[in-house]
Amino acid sequence: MPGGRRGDPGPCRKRRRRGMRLILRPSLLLMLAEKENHGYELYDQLSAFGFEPQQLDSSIVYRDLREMEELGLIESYWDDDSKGPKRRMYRILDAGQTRLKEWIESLKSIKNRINQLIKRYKSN
Amino acid sequence: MPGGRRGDPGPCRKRRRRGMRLILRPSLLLMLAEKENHGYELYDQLSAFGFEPQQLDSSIVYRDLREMEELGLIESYWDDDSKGPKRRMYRILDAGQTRLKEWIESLKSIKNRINQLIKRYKSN
DNA sequence: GTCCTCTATATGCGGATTGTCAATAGATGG
DNA sequence: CCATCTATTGACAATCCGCATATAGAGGAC
Repeated sequence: MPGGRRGDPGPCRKRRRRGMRLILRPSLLLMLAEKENHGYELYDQLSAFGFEPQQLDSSIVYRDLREMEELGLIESYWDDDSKGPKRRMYRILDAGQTRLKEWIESLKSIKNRINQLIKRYKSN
Repeated sequence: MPGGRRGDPGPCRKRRRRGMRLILRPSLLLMLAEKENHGYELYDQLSAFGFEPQQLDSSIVYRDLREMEELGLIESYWDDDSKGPKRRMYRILDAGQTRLKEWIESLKSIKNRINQLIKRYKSN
């Protein structure tokens, strides 16, 4: 199976989504701000943010986590006590909290711009 | 000067902005729904949608217009009556009106997702 | 035991999209 | 005729995303 998960692989291709990371990264960071976690479960819980597994490959999640680690926003360690394969657990760092705040502010401004656009559209 | 416009060229690099296309294309299409226009002026008027010239290269605008034309959303013709260099005027087509409506709906759902995220962030 | 499935992470490829910058060219003003 | 403003286009590099694939431990079926 591709990077995706359980369920029939089927011939349904994932559509290419533009600018997903705009919401994806803040979502991941927010989840890590709430509690430390590993990639597989974070991927699972992304549905709470409107990401359906069928339209998001898990490899993107793992890659983003590694990238955020390189940026010093989060750090990781191996959890060997858990069952099954080892898990790479992530926890947020101070720099991550700061960045999360910035991203939220940025999203607010995007939201406002979208609102303006919708308003202007409605007024024909 | 690069794709940018008037004002000192200066050594100030444009900052990389992510996911701006998400709003850019609907903005352009909405402006064309209001009145036919050419790229240079559309670029100018993007400030009304929160795009500052310093953070958006005009070449992106031209490229998006060509792309929307290839998709059959808009059409173009040369305006030779105007002063200065010839202008490629764009007008929206029916398919463009339809697509604009879809894009607006899509933006609404993105807005909702952003709202959810912000709400979850606030509740610590 | 052997096979299959589920959990869990990682990496490489290739095409699509994006950002930056340079080139072109007519018009205008000194 | 030289600099500047208007207006558009193309080239190149970097990034992004979907897909395929590799690895590997644990548990159940038989």
